[in-house]
Amino acid sequence: MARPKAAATPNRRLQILTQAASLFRSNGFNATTMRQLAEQLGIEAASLYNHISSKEELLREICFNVANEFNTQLATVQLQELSPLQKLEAILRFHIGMLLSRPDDVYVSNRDWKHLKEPWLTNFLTQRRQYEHQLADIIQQGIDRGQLRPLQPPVAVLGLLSAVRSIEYWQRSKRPIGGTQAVDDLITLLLKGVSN
Amino acid sequence: MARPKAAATPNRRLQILTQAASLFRSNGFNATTMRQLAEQLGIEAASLYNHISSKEELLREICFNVANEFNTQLATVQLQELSPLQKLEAILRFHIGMLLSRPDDVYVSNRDWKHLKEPWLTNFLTQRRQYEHQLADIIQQGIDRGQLRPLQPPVAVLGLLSAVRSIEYWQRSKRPIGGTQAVDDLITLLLKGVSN
DNA sequence: CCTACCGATCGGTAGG
DNA sequence: CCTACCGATCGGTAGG
Repeated sequence: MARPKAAATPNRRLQILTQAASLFRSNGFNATTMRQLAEQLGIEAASLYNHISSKEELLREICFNVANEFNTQLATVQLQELSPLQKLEAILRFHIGMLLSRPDDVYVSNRDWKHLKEPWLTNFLTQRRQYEHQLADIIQQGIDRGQLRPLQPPVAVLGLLSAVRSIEYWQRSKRPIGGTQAVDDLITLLLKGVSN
Repeated sequence: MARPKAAATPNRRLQILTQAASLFRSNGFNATTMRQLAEQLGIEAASLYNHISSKEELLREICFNVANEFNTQLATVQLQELSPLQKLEAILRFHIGMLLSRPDDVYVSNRDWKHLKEPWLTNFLTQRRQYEHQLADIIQQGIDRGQLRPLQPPVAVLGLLSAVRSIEYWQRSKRPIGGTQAVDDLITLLLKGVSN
C-alpha cells in the first residue's frame, strides 16, 4: 500500500515552485522544460499538472511573490521617521538581503517577467513603475534638503537598483565575494555616490 | 528577369545580424524564431541558411563583436598615461557610449551569452573574466595611491559595470531619460562613489 | 531565394 | 501520480 516516493506532502506545490525558480534562473524561462522540472522532483511531466495549471503560473507566482515583498518593505520604510538618505539605505539593504537570501526568486523576477501573459504583465510593470517612482520621490526630497547631490532622480534610481543586482555575480569567481564587508562596500559606493 | 525583392546586396548578412540582435533583445534568444527573423527581412526561413549556418552563429557573432570592441578600447586606455580614476572614467564613458549607440548588440551580449555553445561559451567567459580583472587592477592601483576609497575591487567592478547597464531602462518611461546631463549624472554617481 | 518537408521537442490533456 | 498521446512549433535540410 505504501507509495515509496512522491508522498502527498502538502507543500509539494512549494517544492515545485522552488525547483522551478532554480531552473528558470540557470536556464531561463523558455529554455526550461516541464520535463526537466519533473525530473528534478522525481515525477513525470504530466504529474506536475495536478499541482499547477501551467508553466506560466509558476513564473507568475515567483514574480508576484517577490514584488509583494518589496512593496511591503517599502511601505514600512515610508511610515518610519527617517531622513531620505536613511530610507535609501534601508531600501538598498533590503534589496541586498533579498538577493542573498532568495537569489533564484529575485533573479527570475528581474529577468523573466517579460514572459508573463496579460493581464499580469501590465500589472507587474505598473507595480514596478510605482515602486521606482516612490524611490525617485525619496531622492528628490533628499536633494531638496541638500542631503543628496542634485542628480536626476530617475537616473539615480535605476543606477542604484542596477548596481545592487551585481550581487548576482558575487558567486562567480573562484574565491566568491561575500560577507558583511562586501555588502558594506557596495552600500558605501552607492550612498557616497548620491550623498552631498 | 528583375527580382522584385531580395536584391543580392553584399551586406545581406549584416542585415540579418542587425535584425537578429533586435529580435534577440526584445524577445530573448530562445524565444526568437528563425521564422520571425526571416519575416522581418521579407524572406522565408529556409533562405536564411544561404547566409548563415545556424541560429547560434548569429548570437556568437553578436557576442564576440561586442567583446572585441570592449577589449580593444581597454587596451588603448591602458597604454595612455592616465590616473586610475581617469582610466575608470574613460572606460565607463565608453560603456555608456556603446549602450547608447548599439543597444541591441550590447544588451544581447550581456544577457544571452549563456546560450553560446562550447567552445565559444568558455572563450567568452574567459575574455570577460580577464576584462574584469584588469578593471579590478586599475581600482587597486587607485586605492594604493589614495585616490580611491578602500573598497574590495571586485565588488566595485561589478557594481560599476552593473550600474552602467541601467541605461538599458532609460528609454522606458514616458519622457525618456537621456542627454548629456543624464550621462554626466550617472558618471558622477559612480565616480564620487569610488573616489576618496 | 523558394517549396516541401523532417525529426525532435515542447506544453498540455485524457483517462485512469 | 502514471501511461499514452496530441497538436503545434521549432531549427534545419534537400533539391531545385
